[in-house]
Amino acid sequence: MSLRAVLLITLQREPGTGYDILQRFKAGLAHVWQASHQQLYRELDRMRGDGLLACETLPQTERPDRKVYQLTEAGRQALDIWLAEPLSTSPVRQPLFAKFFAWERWPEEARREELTDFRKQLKDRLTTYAAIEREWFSDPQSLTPAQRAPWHTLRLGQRLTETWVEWVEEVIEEN
Amino acid sequence: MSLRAVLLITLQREPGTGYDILQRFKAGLAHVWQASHQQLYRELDRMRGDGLLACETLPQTERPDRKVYQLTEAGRQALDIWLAEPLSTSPVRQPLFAKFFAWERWPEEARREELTDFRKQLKDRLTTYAAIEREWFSDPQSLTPAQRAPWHTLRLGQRLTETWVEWVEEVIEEN
DNA sequence: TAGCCTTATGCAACAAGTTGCATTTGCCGG
DNA sequence: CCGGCAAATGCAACTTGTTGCATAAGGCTA
Repeated sequence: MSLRAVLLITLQREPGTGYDILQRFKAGLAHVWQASHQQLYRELDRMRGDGLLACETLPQTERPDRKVYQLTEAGRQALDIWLAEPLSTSPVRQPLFAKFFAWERWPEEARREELTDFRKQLKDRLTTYAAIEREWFSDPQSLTPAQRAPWHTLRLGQRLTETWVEWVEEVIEEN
Repeated sequence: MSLRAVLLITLQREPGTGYDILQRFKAGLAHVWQASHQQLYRELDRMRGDGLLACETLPQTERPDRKVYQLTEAGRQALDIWLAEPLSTSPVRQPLFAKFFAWERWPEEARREELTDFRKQLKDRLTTYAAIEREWFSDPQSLTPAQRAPWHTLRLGQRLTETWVEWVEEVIEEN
């Protein structure tokens, strides 16, 4: 249900096509939401069907048409409703932790490889975050509250990832 | 796909019924995996159908029968295969972060309430973790490596939650 | 003593997410 | 000049997860 809300928010900030949104998810929203293009296209179409979005088809010569979506009044209302009600807590799912509960059966070589590889993924994520911060929040002091809020989310993403890195390095060292 | 693996691991540690597993999820595995009873019963039945689990039905007087599951040889093999292959990264989904990207439309009162409520949930989680630690890992020094591994996961869960708490308190204070 | 919680299981319908495949053109590199 | 990638969309089948409901007995509490 939240994918819908995330789409309402991104399109409220700026109208765009499914493809546009995909790029935003990959770039500035990497720490907020990720979804496949199929999910986006299908959900956008449903939301149009439900009257939350209006769609303008821009024909392009020699390329598939661009379908630019933007919020309708009903879409804005749906967004306000979603914002006003508290989120339900999402269930915990940590498959990596599960492997730790089968420590004896987890082959040492696979273990080392997986953990060092995981550490690399975390480091890459930190690099991505740093790039986003440089591009969008180069001067945190001069941000308005509305700009400062997204910056907070990025900061938390960084801190959480740093915590993960510290932990995984301790575990690697100990084994 | 990981639910299966998590079930293989918990049942490998100790055979049990769907209900047993649900209790373990609520207690000692709260930071690892959560699932509804329907998911468990359905998945256990499928795994039996696939030959990964054997099931012994213990009739009880005046109560529904208990179905005790345990791994078959095929189940142990499936577990080893899963352990050996690296996990695929799971997509990021942070609906709370999304709200921060609609800061202006997020009513101040709802915002305050949601954030303080969230903070309370985090604190509760820390309490749960502390209880698990007392019960299962009261003396970390004397743990074998296989016992120490699950303890590591708990420690990370605690540190991540602490990071969340610090962050949410900063945000509350700033607004 | 009526009503809810716990034990213990399950079906059915639906919503959400994944995987595999398909289209069309232009551009860029080897 | 051939192959793959980027732009831009989509269908169909499948797996996972959620929601609502159902059963049936005993124990606890107001």
